[in-house]
Amino acid sequence: MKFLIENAKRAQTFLSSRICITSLGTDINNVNVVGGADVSYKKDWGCATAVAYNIKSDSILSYATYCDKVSIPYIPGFLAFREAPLIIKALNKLLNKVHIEVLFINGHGLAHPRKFGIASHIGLIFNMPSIGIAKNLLYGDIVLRDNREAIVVENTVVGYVLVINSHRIYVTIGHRITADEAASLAMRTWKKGYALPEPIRLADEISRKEVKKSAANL
DNA sequence: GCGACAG
DNA sequence: ATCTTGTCGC
Repeated sequence: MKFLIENAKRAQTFLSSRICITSLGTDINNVNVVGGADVSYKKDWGCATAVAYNIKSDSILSYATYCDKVSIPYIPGFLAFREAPLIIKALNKLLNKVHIEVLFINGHGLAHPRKFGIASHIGLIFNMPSIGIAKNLLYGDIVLRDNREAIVVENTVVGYVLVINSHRIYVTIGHRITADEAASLAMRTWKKGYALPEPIRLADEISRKEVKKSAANL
């Protein structure tokens, strides 16, 4: 089936109504395992990596990868249609081994033209709490609130801009979590000196090595 | 038409 | 995202 922008837009608009901006339920301080997912490429060959990171022991519990040829190009606002197929496969392999309490996705959640970025997309598919972690803003306004830079979409705070020295990241609600919880978890797993929180940084690092390994098969 | 534009 | 070695800056 061919990828059509108009169909993708309708799907996103419809699915965004299923997103929950509810509290994680458990106290942020009791979260132990956070997942992280990212994709790296070589031309049209992509490798997705899903990692399970233990906050308390500051170590990777497990990880899984999945590589395949991608046919849909990167189009701002439709990243999920390109990357989700790979992430879903890698995530299923990971979940077959370990349990994760919340998932970080490289990209946005509700800071999206139709409030359905890849973090919301993946979170909804797995019915799991998810958070979008991005290095650049795609959509939304930055507003100062209580001395913090909030990301606002349709008069709703969907996330926050987090800063550590020269690094800036955009953290937004994916699914089943609040903006404050998302920001707290991202900050809690973000080590000084790195551009991204550990779960995402590790997924990025592993997928980059993986794409080089599988590059020999091309 | 012009500018913006996750990875 | 990716192409890419050494090099300038915090």
